[in-house]
Amino acid sequence: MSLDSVIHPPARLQIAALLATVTDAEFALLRETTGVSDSVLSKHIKAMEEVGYLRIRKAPAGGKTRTWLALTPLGRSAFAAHVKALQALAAAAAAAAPEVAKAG
Amino acid sequence: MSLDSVIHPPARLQIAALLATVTDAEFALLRETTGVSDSVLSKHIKAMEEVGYLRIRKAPAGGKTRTWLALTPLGRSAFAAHVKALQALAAAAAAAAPEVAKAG
DNA sequence: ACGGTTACTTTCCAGATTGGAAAATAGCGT
DNA sequence: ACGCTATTTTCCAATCTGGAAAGTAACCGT
Repeated sequence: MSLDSVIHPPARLQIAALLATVTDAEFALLRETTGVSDSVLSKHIKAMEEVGYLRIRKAPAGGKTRTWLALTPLGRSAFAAHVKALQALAAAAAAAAPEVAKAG
Repeated sequence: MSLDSVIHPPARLQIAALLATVTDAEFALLRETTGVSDSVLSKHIKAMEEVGYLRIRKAPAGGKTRTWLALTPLGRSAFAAHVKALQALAAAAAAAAPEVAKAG
């Protein structure tokens, strides 16, 4: 098992999951989705950017400069690997206790 | 989404996943599986016991008193719910980016 | 019964995280 | 240049995780 500590924290998991579904998303959308403050979101995306998992791009939108976030290919595979590791854990549990898979 | 903070930390996730596959397990097995020190494992299981997720039982084995850990029904459902929440995240991502489901 | 040993448990402590508030900065329209 | 909006950084408190080491408990051999 290899859970990725950069992705594992709940807020990061939500960020990665959301970004995995789109090409990119606005800072505000992520902030609302994760429910964290702007300063906290800023720090999370910075942390993910520093390891090369996401790209922070500034682009004008509605007259204002908005920040767009997108997972990098590396970020996508890291998230994929993380999910795979989580599924492996869940699968083992499900194999032995079927009700776990259905959520008891 | 409702990730359970008592279960989410990597070590706890491993503990829960392992215990979900059996009726109970020995302290030593869990310590080896998780790779943490005895003091740390002791603290994790205590934390999980305090919220009612697992039961700590002492019983003689091989002449020595060993500690056996088992998930309670509550612990099993909490783990199940947690896994379900994680799968929901992964599923959303997989729906939009198929390669994520296969692990890129 | 006493001492050593095994098996945890608790205490002590350091370091890393996470989070929010507030101050600082950046880009734009006016 | 000024004000407003959108982040970003700084400051700080709280919580967490982890290991080492001391403490406790039960059992074996003598």
